Amino acid sequence: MAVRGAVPEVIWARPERTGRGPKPAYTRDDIAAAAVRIADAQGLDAVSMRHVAAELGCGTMSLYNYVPRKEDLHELMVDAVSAEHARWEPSGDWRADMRRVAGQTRELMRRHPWLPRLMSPAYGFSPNALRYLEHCLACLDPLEAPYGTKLEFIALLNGMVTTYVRNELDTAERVRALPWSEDEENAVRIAYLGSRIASGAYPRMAAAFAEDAGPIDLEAVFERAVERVLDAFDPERGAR
Amino acid sequence: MAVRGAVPEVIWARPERTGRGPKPAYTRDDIAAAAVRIADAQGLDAVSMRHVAAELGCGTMSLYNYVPRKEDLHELMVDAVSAEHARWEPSGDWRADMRRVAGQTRELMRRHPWLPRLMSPAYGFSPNALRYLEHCLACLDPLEAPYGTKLEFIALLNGMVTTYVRNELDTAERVRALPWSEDEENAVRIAYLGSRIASGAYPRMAAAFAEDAGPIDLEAVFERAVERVLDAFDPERGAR
DNA sequence: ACCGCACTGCGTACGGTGTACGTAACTACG
DNA sequence: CGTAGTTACGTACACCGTACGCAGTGCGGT
Repeated sequence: MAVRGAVPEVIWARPERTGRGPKPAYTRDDIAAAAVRIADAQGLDAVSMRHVAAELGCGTMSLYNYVPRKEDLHELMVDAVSAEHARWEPSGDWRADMRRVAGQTRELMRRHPWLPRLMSPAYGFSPNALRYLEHCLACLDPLEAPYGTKLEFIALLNGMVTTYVRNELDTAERVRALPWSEDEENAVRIAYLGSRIASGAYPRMAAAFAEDAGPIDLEAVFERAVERVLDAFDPERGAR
Repeated sequence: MAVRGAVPEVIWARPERTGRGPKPAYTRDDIAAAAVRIADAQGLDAVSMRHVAAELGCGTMSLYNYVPRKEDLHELMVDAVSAEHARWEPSGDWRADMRRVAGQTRELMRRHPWLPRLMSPAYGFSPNALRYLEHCLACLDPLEAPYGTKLEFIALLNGMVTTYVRNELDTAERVRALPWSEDEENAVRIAYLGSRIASGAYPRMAAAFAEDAGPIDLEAVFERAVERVLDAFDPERGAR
């Protein structure tokens, strides 16, 4: 049966090779790697079917033999970099392990700044996503809670990390397409914000800015946020 | 000075009317409203400069007199719907007030399913965003904490709500562009997930699925998540 | 052994996108 | 009253995702 018909399918359920005809010139991993290479170097917007095909060294439409829609290419990319997630023998201290998971996810996203934008619950079924989830659950074995709660914990922590890193990197990624630099952009926005605050319409924001004018330490902010989320699920949270 | 030169600017700092030449036919609000109308009815992908111009009843390129880049149009849209945020006299119970804020934000995003995808820290300077932030800070007046902590609180809660609603709506928005229905998509993915779990490679996930096979109550999950975040910032969190 | 068919590879084409640029009309200021 | 700065907008370009058609290839069934 030809690929042409529009039928719902998960790309992972689709076999790479069906047996008939000439053998494919590329593997799914080749394609994902090519797309990731482009995204890392030139940003997510540069990941077009044409560019990926050129990077692979084949015609544009040949790509569609491997990837029915561009969306599936994105799914392949997310799964490919998810393979970079390290998995270790749980230490028995779930807080320490989850802290490490969070930090590692953040590092992963900093290596691949396009990742947060591509994160979708629909991609949670990919092989490496499943492995990652199982590993998180293993780390949470010492935590006495039903699996439902653990899953909500993982979702909340992951969501927080994703949101956080996205906010951290969004401007940097966005600015790539802009004709001016990130610093210029920020300077202009800060200046505008200052003028608004000076209007007196936002007394508490003015106080907030007056309170702490020093440069914010993103590292510390991230670690505090992680600790908050861990606290929220710690039965012994009484002991600060 | 003509708009043509690429100069960093915040759209809010740009005056709507400069005085010379023929008076503009539309206001910024007209344009934002038209874009929001299209996004609500046909999804975010339908919001193109051409469509918005047609909705307004003017030529495509005329739009660029009001909005230098499409990105700015998105900023206008986010600000426009942010005006729907209700602001009330803080009750004195910050938990109750923040709960209400979270619920309201969720409702706002359900009315405008494209909103989560457009949320960006760069849009935090718009007039309505500033009003919203000031209101949140007012609600947090009873909480004894430095403004830095309060801002981190608001960011974490907002991020959680955004992530949550996005996960809730992402598939629905995404499926609009797909040639099959959301149910078909889900059925196929669940079936694949089942086959993976049946492989035995993911014992904890298997256990998680065995533990609670009932349909998940999204409402309850959301409320629990909100409560977790509130707990994380509650000095009296010892009293469950 | 050989035919047929499913598959790969790929060029072409279509309808869409954001937006640079040039031109014409208009109005408030010097 | 000129003229400079603005609005309005048609045209054009480069790029996008992808439907379709055709040529070549090699395995499965007979």
